[in-house]
Amino acid sequence: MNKARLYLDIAVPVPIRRSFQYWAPYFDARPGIRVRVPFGNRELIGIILSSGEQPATEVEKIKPVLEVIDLEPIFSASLIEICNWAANYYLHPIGEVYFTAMPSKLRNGLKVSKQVTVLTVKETDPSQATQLLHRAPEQNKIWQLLKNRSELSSADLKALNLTNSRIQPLVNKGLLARHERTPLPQSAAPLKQAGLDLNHYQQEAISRVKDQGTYLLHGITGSGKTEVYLQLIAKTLRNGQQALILVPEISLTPQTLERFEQRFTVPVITLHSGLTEQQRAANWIACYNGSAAIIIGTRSSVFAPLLRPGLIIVDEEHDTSYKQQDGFRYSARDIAVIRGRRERVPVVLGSATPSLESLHNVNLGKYQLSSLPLRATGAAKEKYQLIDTRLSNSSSLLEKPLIKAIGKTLNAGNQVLIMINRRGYAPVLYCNECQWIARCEDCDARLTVHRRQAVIRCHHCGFQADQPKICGHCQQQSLVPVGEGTQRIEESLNNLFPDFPVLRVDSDSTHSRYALQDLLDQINQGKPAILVGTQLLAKGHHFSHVTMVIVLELDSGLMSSDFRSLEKISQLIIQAGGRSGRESRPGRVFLPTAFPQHRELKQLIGKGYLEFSKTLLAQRQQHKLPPFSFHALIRADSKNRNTALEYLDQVRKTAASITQAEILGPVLPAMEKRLGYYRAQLLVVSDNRAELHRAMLQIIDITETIKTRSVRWSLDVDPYDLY
DNA sequence: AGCACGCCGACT
DNA sequence: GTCGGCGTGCTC
Repeated sequence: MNKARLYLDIAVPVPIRRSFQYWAPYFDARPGIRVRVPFGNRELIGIILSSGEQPATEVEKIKPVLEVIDLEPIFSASLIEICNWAANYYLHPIGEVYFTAMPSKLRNGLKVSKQVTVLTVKETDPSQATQLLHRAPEQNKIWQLLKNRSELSSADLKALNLTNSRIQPLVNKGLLARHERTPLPQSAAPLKQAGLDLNHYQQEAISRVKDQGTYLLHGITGSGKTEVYLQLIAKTLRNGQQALILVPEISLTPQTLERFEQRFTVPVITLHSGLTEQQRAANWIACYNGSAAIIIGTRSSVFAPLLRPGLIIVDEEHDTSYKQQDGFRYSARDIAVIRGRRERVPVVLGSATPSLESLHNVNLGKYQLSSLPLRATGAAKEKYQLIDTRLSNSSSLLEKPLIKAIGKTLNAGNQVLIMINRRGYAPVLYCNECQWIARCEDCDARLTVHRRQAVIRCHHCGFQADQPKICGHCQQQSLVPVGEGTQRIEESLNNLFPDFPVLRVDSDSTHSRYALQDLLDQINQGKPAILVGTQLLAKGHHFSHVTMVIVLELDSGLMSSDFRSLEKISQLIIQAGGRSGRESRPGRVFLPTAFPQHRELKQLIGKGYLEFSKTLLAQRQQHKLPPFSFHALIRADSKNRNTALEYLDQVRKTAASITQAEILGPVLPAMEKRLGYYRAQLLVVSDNRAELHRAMLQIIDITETIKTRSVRWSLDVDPYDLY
């Protein structure tokens, strides 16, 4: 036995639910250090999870570490605990968990340092400087600007709008030099701009937030939630700590960033998929070495490497984009709560329409609730009105009375917002002669007509074809687009109101990088216009010139078999309503529906979201649905019809005898075929978290004993969609 | 996930 | 005769 050997448990980025052992000569092998290791016949970068002197598997199998990449861990002890917790909770391969927690440059071995590079001004004889720069007026200008400063951080340079390429000539001439050093402690005076005056509710919400704990901030739109965040962050900064703010959408980061930079003197960075890999790595490092004080990011930033964590905020905590919908299916909101507990920092979950899960946690005493029931701007609350569509025989989603009201609103100089959760021109291409419908070959779905590009498209797999002129079945010229999507609504509105612009905001019209910002700018000019869009339009942006909102196609949400659909549709209604209204005039929200007597819907618009949510929670309790029970899903897919189903049937039979948890299914999802694969799923339910977890571990064991027969399977703990 | 190994169809 | 199709099995 070689005493000088250290045995390391390493997490490698492969879809295998365990770590692998390697040996290395003695060194300071702390968890969170990256190493390069041989794996099969290739080389991978892995993360040290633990080390010991005894091998945990046959020594002959253990290969040596090839290279130690880091001198010190790139993950703090608490972040390691959180990754380990997440791998266990979501039953996901640990290597993949660690690798979603870092930018790809780091996954590929980019070295990082806790030092920051600063620019120093060298002592120079003025005449010498003049001589060096007399033929470079641009450089001279920069020199005049910098020569009396002692040191400049990259944030200072950014503030002065100076790029590296403009600085480098001065470095080459020996006037400036680059240095490495540890970041300075954070400024004790972080405020650039004083905070706004707070109303009683805001003060109450702020004073409630203590050093630790989870706080649910229920604030109606315009109630000054962001101001509460800002003042909590100010407190965090004064303590010399960092604040992490999660937002649901990339499109929300620029405006949040702007607001924060106006308020604070400290460096603010963002982390999201819209950044280049270079920027992403740089911002991750700024977070890691503590030079960034405020970090704004989307889902995966819940794993940001905070050097001095002080506060975590999850804005719009009900938003479903916090739950990753493929691969490592984690909930960033839930991990944020766990992280706050581990890091001993407060977590603030904010929303105008909190999730039932969070409201339930308030009832259990796990979260503390604060409410901001007033519009801080003084604007009146929006009014909701159900429109009975049974009374009209209009073939269009836009009823006559609504069209009239739209005209009135526009002529009064205001804007109208129309929400419809359906992209494209028409959801169906139908043959009048033989009832044929254009379908996707790879998915169990209809093809959506996009008329401007004259194509039909599958919204599930991206398949696209030219819009056919004749029926694919009876060869007649009898194809008609049926139903209405954003584009068709846009078209009819253009015809109805030729004098007013119709601005369509959906993922098709905002594909290019600045398209969304351009549209938002145009909207905010405030000229009368009609805005047509999908959910995208209900997220975050406030449109102070909108005084009328219409939410179309509620009924498909009301009639859905998904037990969460009422929660989702009500959040959409309230969020859409919140986009409207201004000081002088409340927004009006019109809800066309064939179910104007719908009890919960009436309660929602009459008593408000919080009262309504109590009814929903009571229903969930009665039916033992989440959050009163816990779900986990096993999805399987296969190229052959039925094999996925048969496979899960076998899993269920074996599992049913050894677990206490209830196993439902296997069932076919609403869309049986997707991307060319036939799918099936098994739902595991228990009112006991530990029991559910145990059942899932047993099921994983079972899946490994059953011959795979070309079936792929995956797990989803706390699934949000049962489809 | 990769990558190798392994057993069946159309081609330099 | 081989080049290559993707089914299956393994990775410390």
